[in-house]
Amino acid sequence: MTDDESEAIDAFERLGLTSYEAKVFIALHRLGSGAARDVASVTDVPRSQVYSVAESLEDRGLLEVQQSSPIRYRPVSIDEAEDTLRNRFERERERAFEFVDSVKEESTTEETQEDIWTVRSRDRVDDRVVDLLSQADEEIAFGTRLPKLVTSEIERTLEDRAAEGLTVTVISKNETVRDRLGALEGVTTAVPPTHRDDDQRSGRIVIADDDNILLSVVDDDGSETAIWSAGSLFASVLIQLIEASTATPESDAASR
Amino acid sequence: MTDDESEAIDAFERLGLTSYEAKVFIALHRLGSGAARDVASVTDVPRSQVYSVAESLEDRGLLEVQQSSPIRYRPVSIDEAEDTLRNRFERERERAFEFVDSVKEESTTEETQEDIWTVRSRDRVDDRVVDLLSQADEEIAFGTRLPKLVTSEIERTLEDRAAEGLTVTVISKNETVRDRLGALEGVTTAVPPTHRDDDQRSGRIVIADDDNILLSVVDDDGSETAIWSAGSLFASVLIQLIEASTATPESDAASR
DNA sequence: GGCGAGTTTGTAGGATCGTAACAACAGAAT
DNA sequence: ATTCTGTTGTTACGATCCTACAAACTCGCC
Repeated sequence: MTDDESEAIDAFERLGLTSYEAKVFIALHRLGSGAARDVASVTDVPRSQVYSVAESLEDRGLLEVQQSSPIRYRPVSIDEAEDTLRNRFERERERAFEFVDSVKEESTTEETQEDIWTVRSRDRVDDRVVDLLSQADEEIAFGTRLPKLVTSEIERTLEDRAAEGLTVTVISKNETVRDRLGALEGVTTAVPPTHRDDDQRSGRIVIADDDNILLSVVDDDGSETAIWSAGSLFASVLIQLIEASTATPESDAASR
Repeated sequence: MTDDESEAIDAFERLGLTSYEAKVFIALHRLGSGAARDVASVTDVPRSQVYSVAESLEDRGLLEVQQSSPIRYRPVSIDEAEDTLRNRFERERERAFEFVDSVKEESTTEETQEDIWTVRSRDRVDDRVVDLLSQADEEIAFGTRLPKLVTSEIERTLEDRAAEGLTVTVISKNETVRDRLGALEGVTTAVPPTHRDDDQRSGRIVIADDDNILLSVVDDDGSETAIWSAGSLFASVLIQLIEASTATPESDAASR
């Protein structure tokens, strides 16, 4: 069995099939169609198991059964199988979240949150960043040294918010970042005071209004961890801290 | 626990979560946020299990962890959770079918198929009907007495094919069906020769060109089973059989 | 009988479920 | 300071369920 095939089987398993089901389905697409013995001969699925496995695949709408002797099986087309699985997924998703939505706590408004939350992994930090940017009412500050931390979705959100009249400032030591985001209508860029040239760590800072903040660090191995707080006193304190620490003598002098 | 909640948990399980994961996720949306003990108090998940379950939910991107004592958990928004699950699904789907596509048997052309296949369940018969209609090159005959067997997708497909210049004929004893499909541009309707007024069985007939056919029957309990054959000699024989049997004395007389 | 097709039953392994014990810690009572 | 008490977080373990896998068994046919 090739690596590709193993990966495909794993993927099918994560889609809810058993490994036998995945193997039989793949085998039938290899063969076009076939009887139980044909399927068993090209897979490590015991022939006696093919019957029940095929039956469950029929229930899922992934193959069709020819009632004859011997029983022959025929997979549905790839497009049809994909549609069937997708429809099933969407149906389950809707049913699951419909209930969650009906019971979710409404009253816990963000402004009563006084906590700092942690988010691990790039993707979810991205999501959280977009979330914070979208929640801002007046002012946004976005900072990162790493161009790869500026996803197209973040870029689009920044552009949208600027278009809505918010004050959007991008701060970066990195020229690529400044050029890319500075090109957006209504976005102003700035270079941070370089009072720590030797700073190894990198990550991002998002400040939305005066009370929402996200800070992340990228680890040596490339993983990203962020802390964030929305509408909390804690956030305000952090923001003031950052603003104070970036108010270096140089920038003070420059501002006079 | 309400029925709705059980169903939602089942749905989450079919989406790949364990029942504990589903319960904790739902509970945290109820609570807004909370510690392990809070979650345990509103579910039947043991407190000692909440920690590991929450960890796996964090890995899935469905909740965030506040590192403090006690550890507090916060679910991501419903929209974000849905997006996360959908992205995961699409990723797996792509990986799975990419491989299937790469190994699928190309040479088995439909016209060498000599078999009759069976399809169970309304939905999949619908799919197969649309499939046959789409494959036709010249001529389509569609017949059913039951209006509910005419889905909007079938209606749309008939309209499209007629627009492409195919000869599309709809045969039905039922006036609703004739009116509805006859209203489509390029679709002609007909009443079948009623030589069997006492016929209890119902279902549908699809004939595409002279060699693709689908026949279905609706059972007493409302379930539908279809046999179909594409590009086979068998199909041609069946089609001739049907055409012969519908050529009643009356219609013969009328045609003279 | 010999053979292949299809059904049925049984077993081993793994993951989840559910319970319980445990150490670490904080606050209250002594 | 010491003890007591309640909570938190970790870990271990048996019960249960499902999948994977194997082996019997029935049936029809040559």
